[in-house]
Amino acid sequence: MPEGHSVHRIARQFRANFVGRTAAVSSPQGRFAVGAAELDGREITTSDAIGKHLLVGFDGPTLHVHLGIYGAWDFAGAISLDPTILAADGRMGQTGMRGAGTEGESEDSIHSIGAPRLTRLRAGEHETATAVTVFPPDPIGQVRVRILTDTAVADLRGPTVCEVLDDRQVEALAQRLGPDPEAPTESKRRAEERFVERASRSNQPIGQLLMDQSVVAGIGNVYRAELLFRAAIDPHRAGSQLTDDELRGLWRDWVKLLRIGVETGQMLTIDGLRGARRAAALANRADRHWVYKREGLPCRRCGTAIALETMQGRKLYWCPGCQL
DNA sequence: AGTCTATGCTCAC
DNA sequence: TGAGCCTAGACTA
Repeated sequence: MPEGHSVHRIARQFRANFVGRTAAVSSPQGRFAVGAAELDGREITTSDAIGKHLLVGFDGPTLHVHLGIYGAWDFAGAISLDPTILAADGRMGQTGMRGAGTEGESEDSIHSIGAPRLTRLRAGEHETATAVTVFPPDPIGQVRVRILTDTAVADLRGPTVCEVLDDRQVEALAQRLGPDPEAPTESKRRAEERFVERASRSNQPIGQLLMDQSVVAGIGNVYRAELLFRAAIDPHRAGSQLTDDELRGLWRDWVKLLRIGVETGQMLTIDGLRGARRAAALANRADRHWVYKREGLPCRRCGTAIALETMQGRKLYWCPGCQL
């Protein structure tokens, strides 16, 4: 479900509603019973994301979570629905506040009504908020970890990684990850230099390098395809064959798209969509991107059929007409 | 109702 | 290289 932008939003949600509070930590599913016991009863002190990795500090030990392809967090209780945490484009109004006494509110009611008393928020690309009547609500599905405070609860399902790390291990993780412009420790200028340095001395194709989390942390299959199209760069060209300007251009476009993703909660990779086109893009994935999931369809820019191939076991979408 | 697929990574072989 | 994770939306019937 998530590329880097979603994980940063989840880290924000933990900062808003969990940091500074003491948590009861359990593993309703049982698979994380030992780890949960290590964290149980501690105060949550920090919440950060590096790339797609979430790091929640428990006053000593750190919970490390990677959602993989379909992991998800559910938040419930008196949780923040601040517009800087939730999307401000009206999605929430639709599914959202129904049942919370806001029927008939306009789409942007999220700004004016504030949080309902009790809310369940499903994080991810399609964030939805619904009212809950009981706190804490029963876990839904196979909940690996439940983090419960007096007022809020977070449930984790289906992660690829869920483990407790000490400071040394957190440091090792940060070391093996490439730069992330939204990570707290990252100097913006240094991040760009690290990316350019690393990519420019690799003979691997740039389409592969952008997915390599040690080259740049947080890019996934959608952003990879869209960034390369926007830059009109053939995914097969080696990093070492790209000019300095091309690499810096890719990095700066990533910084921009990531910021948009963190603020809106969606991967909007076509700039400047307004009105009906924007609504269509929000409704249909096929209308949202330049090349992602558009194989066989005519390129929006040149009309050439969008190509699909496998690169390192992942689907690569690109335009043979535009990307040279 | 059932089938397919997925924005990702880890581990076994 | 392929299975597992074991969710959930999109799609088919």
